[in-house]
Amino acid sequence: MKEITSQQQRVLDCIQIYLKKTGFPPTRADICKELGFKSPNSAETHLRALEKKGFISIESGASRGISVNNQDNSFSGDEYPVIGLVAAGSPTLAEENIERTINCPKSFFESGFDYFLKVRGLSMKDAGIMEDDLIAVKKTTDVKNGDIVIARLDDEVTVKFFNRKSSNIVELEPANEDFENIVINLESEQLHIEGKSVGLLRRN
Amino acid sequence: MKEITSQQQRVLDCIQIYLKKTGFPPTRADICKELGFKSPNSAETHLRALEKKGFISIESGASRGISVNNQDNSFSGDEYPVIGLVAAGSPTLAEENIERTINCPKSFFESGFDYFLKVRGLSMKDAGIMEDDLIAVKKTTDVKNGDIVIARLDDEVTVKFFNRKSSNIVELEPANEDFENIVINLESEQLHIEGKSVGLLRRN
DNA sequence: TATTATACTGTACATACATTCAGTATTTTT
DNA sequence: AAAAATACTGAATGTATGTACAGTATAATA
Repeated sequence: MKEITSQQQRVLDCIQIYLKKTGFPPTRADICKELGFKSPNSAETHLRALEKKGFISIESGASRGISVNNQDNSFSGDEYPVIGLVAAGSPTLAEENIERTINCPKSFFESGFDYFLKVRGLSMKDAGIMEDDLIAVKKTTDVKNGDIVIARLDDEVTVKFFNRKSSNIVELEPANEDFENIVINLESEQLHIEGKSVGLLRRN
Repeated sequence: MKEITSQQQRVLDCIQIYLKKTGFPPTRADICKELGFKSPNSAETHLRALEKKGFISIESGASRGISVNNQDNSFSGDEYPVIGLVAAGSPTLAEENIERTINCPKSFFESGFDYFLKVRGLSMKDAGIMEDDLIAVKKTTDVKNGDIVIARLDDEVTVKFFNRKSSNIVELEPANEDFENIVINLESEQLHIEGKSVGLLRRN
């Protein structure tokens, strides 16, 4: 598979977005409309280049006869956003924080989940959560002691073990002896539970 | 969603098979050819019936403008076996070792993979690999120093860091100070590399 | 320096395709 | 008993669409 140019990538993306939206591939004219080309031949030449480089196949003569040579023919699940652990705690699902999306079956993590959180730091390393791991997060405030929770304290988002000591005291416990427990008095401090971890994904 | 007739089901199946095979929907003529109809109107009327009943959508005027209204899109990935870390080292992919399968997109782990391996023990805990984690394994013998490999020594299957010391000496290194390096002299001992880790999946 | 790849606009045309109309026949619903 | 749905054949038509040809221009190779 040879190198793809940025314009060819745009065309390839366009095809896949169109496919996802409509269920069938675009025509040359559709691509032009989508990307602002004024001649169907613009799309045509890009398609031929993509074909030559092996990214797509074109069935000669057939209308919309484009198929993407993606070994991944499973546009099966749904797109889940990957969110960075943002220190400046704007709402966690704000668009500007979405790094990319991952296509993943809905039922992949047992209780369902809402997004992936990209881990920063090693504060949970003894729980097997390493830097750049993706935690599958289920949005909920219903958490039990021992759950790994995504919590927001002031404007800081953090991943820790949840431990309610009393009705007013909650401890957020790291899994790394180099880090300290965070003790929160709910009367004087605000604690937002964004959700809890229901799984983990690591890609080498 | 109303009841579907057997002929309409045949047409619906035909559309999905065609889609899977070619990547784009069939024309009326394609359906006729596939199912033995002699008039494109046979396909047309079935399509309109399927549309009316909600099974498909038809984009008016667009060629091949058929999309299947499939809310249950969970079975389009592939089934990957989950294999236990068997001490009695029969061939790793033997059927009796398959605990279950997981439906997962092919390209979920970047370089592709062949099966999931269920981890036993904590010998790789400092690499973030915990008990019962599922390692995505790519079958290959092409491993580099520092790769996490699945190796078979005699009849024992183990997961460790790979480190070739010299042409004859390989070290398998755990990521846990409670465990010892395994030093193998290839002249006197047999080492089988089953594959290497390309990712990890953990489900709480 | 010549050549190939990239990146377009613009026109033109044959055909691939959706779609309508006209029939025939059987079964199901009202 | 009438109306509507199912299940087809067969022919006709307009347009949606792939694709070739003719240009222009820039960047990357050889």
